[in-house]
Amino acid sequence: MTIRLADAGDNNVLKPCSHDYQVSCSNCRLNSICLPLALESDDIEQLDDIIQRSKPLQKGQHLYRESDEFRSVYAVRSGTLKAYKTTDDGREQVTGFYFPGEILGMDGISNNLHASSAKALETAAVCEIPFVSLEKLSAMMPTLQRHFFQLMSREITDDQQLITLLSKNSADERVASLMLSISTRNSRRKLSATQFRLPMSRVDIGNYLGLTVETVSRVFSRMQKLEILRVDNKEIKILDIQGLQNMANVAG
Amino acid sequence: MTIRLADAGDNNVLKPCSHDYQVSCSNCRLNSICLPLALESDDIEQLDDIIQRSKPLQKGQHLYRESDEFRSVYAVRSGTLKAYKTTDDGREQVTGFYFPGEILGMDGISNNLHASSAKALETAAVCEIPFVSLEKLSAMMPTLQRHFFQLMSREITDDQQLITLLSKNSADERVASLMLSISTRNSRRKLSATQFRLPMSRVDIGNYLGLTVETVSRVFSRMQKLEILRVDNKEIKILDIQGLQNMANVAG
DNA sequence: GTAGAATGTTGACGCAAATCAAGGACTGAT
DNA sequence: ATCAGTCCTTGATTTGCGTCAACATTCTAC
Repeated sequence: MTIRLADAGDNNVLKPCSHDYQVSCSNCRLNSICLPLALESDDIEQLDDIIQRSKPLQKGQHLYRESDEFRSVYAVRSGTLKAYKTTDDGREQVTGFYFPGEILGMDGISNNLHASSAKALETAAVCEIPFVSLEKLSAMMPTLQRHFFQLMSREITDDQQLITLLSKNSADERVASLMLSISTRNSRRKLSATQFRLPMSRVDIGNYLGLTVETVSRVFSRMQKLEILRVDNKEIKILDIQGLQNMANVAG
Repeated sequence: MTIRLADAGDNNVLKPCSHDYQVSCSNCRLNSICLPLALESDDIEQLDDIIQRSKPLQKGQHLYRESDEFRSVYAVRSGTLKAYKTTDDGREQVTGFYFPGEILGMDGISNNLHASSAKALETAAVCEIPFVSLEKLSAMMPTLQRHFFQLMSREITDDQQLITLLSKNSADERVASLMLSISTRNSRRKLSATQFRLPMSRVDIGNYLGLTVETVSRVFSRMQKLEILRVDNKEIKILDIQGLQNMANVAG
């Protein structure tokens, strides 16, 4: 029996584990930005009942793969994941990075097959939300239904932002926008908006932004020279947020 | 009182009109590809009751504009619309073209504001589906709820396709892919897959594919020279579908 | 620790598509 | 029929980013 190192223990069916990884949505510190948002405590308990928690994914492990059967959507509890598609000629298009409190997997609903793969960029824990249960619960709880529609719509508007970025913006603007996006999402989670560790590699950033590694690296160097940010490998410190916004070409 | 020519009669609130523009979903020839898909005839009638039909939009007229209040999603009955966002520096990113049977407006759900504008590329008729009614009906009709989730998910996967196209493919590949997409969607509506009139301008194509008008025009010339298609202004005839697929770099 | 691999940086060069420019072909109004 | 305005095409030139190459740094395993 051989063990694939990068995927050791890789398994799409997450087995509930006797060990409790997290008690419940009610006392999850992410509940104000995650799916339970806007639910009454009774309703949260019902949602809680259908959610399956399981043992964390190791770095490099897949949560699901493109064309796997779709059964659940997932909320990130800790760590970071990337979603990506492999093109016909074998290149990788990263379609999104998912931080704690964010939901992924919704692209699988349309065909009952996952349209992309999801891989942990570092040790990560997720809450699995079986879709059929979510459907039933949604039909009974209008706020949950509404909220889930909104989450899907949000995924659409995020994708449209990325489309615009790829279509209209320079390498500098793309990287600057991503740094601002990560900064904003960090502060939503009460983390520092100016200092953080990038969970993804330069290659991943390039594959997300439609750039080569070399270009990403050059942009970071340029930003460092302009004293917009300090880059120490994956450690980022934003020195001049206004300058970063100017570089991203957004109204600041 | 002044009348803006391009937008004469432009009005977001579509008034139901005494004149019947279409009888019902039940006998709409698009019902096999539109929202009623997979509904029982009783259910179709209920859906039918909430749908508002109104007088057609003239070419250039807006169905809704970015940051308008979101109230409804829309099904295209006839004609074609484009959805687009205007970037901070005033350029236009076309996020999608919508043909008969296709649904648009779902990007407005997340914030209760339309995230993009929608404009008729030619005279077009739409069915307006008030979102609150759709929500209520969805809670009662599992198949409708499922179908609407699937439609939103489909929008996500379509956007991800476009992201990949913009990020990884050459001008030739992008234009070829769009031609194939239009061809496929035509045949879903029982129209010719090899001969059609483009409803959008070269500028729109460029703004969708992240290219300039000049580049789009040059690609068409190249395709014509290679006898992959005949181009006569907006009239397209695909001469060599295999060649077009090769050019698009897709498994044919 | 140390070796090897993986990841990141920097430079030189080439190319696909943008930009600039000019002219032709439709379209619609009068 | 004519004119103005928009849309489309083609050519010449420029440029931002990709490619290729070499090297530096950081991880990982033992």
